[in-house]
Amino acid sequence: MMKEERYDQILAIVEKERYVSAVRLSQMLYVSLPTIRRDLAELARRNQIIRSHGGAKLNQSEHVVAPLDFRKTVNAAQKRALCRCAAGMVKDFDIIFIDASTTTLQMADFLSDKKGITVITNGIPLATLLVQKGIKTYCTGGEIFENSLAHFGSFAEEFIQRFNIDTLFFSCHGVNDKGMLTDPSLPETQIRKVAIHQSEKTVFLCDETKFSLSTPYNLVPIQTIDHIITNSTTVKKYFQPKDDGKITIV
Amino acid sequence: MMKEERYDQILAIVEKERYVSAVRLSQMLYVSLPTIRRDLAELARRNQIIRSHGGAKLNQSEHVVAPLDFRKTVNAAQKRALCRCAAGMVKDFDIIFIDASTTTLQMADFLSDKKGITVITNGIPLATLLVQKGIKTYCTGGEIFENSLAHFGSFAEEFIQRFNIDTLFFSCHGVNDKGMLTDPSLPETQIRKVAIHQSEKTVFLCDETKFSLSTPYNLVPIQTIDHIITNSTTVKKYFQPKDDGKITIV
DNA sequence: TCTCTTTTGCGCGTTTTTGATTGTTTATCC
DNA sequence: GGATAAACAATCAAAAACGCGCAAAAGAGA
Repeated sequence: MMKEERYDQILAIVEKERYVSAVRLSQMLYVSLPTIRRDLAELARRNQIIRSHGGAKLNQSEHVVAPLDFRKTVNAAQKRALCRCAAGMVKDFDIIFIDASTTTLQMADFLSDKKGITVITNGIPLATLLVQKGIKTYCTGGEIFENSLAHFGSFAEEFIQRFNIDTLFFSCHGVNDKGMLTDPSLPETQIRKVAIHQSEKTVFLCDETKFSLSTPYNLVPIQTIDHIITNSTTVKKYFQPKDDGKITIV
Repeated sequence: MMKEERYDQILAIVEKERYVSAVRLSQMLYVSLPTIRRDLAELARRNQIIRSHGGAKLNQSEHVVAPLDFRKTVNAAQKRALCRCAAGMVKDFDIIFIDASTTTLQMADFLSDKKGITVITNGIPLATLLVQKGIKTYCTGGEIFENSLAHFGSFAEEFIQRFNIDTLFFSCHGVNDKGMLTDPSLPETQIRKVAIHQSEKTVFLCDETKFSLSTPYNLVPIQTIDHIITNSTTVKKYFQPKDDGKITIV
């Protein structure tokens, strides 16, 4: 019997039974255990099966897991507080945009009680969470980036331009010493610029780690934001609005 | 039984019962308590369960589980075979569209070895899987429907119209006795019609349960499809092409 | 047929897994 | 709060599975 032919038979068996031991394969195919082991090693190298001690199992993609699991993000607890505060600003029947970031992700947990709201986002994990909570959700579409599972680029920007957004909730990578919001990539700043432009009101969620952090691309000056939600009084070094209502420190 | 297999069984039991004791697991799986404890410790380390004194409980919030988990879909094994066959038709550097359905979902598992392909889809679970496998993926965008976690509607249709698609892989809800492909909702038929229109070649994946099943909305007659992949010879009752190469029975 | 290459099977030391045992910690009941 | 029972972590030995080197066998090409 040819090697590849045996590979196919092994795959067929694994497909059918989901799990199969090396010993059993050896008996079924009338070849020695070392041979089966070599076969399994090769098939695992090709990602066609998953090797496990004693045999092999079907390489079937598991549940769709959102890699942006917020419990693994830094400062998850603080970010959660910011999100709760932000969600409190949403009114029934609002049309809001929430951008794709670990900072805003947890807003999904605090929007269930709003009536008739529409959420637009470019973040797939967030969109999935929202939908599962029964919230009317639009996702921008476009190319998907692996790191963030988010949409960026011209199509996503065009998509946003079709909406008149009541309130934008967003974050960014850093706020530099000049009080400029910055991001590490151009597509990220672009989509946020568009979202800001389409929004009646802009709310910036900023945990303490972002202050005094500069990344290559400028978004907008912090003064131009309508409302800032932060957990650090450091914000006052960067911006002292005349209207104290513009800043919420949680 | 192998370790990984036991892990999966434990997870299945925990998912079903929400809480299980270590003793009970030990009895159910015919292994000793220390082994079960080691298993639970490992699964807890992977964040797949929450360990508690005496047993383990379901970890609900940890991962965003797409409702379309194909391990729970009917005919998952047959659909998998169809998907493997379909993936075999994809060439390097192709631009393909895969529609949102449980039938086509598993194609994600068989596209890793293709070079430079681009996949467009309206299904979020599929898109997520593809991205995680490193495949260049575009998702259509638009409103998201909770049942299927898929995009339908005019936004999604417009998005598709921007692409010249080499091959479309799709399914539908049923094939009625007149050989007409049918779907239970208008948005579903609409988006498929657009996808068909934009595609050079159309491939229809059809497991045996779909034959002789009529739902309200007509898509297209089965004769107009370029290639049909099915696991049932029943297809010949509905369509006998002159060119036998048009049908693949797996 | 001969030679070279690939594939296979075997022996053996190593690693992994498992179940039993021990003493310790935790929960429960009064 | 103290006694009892359950659950636990740690350790150890046996069994199973493993990887590696090497030689035999099988194929392919001249």
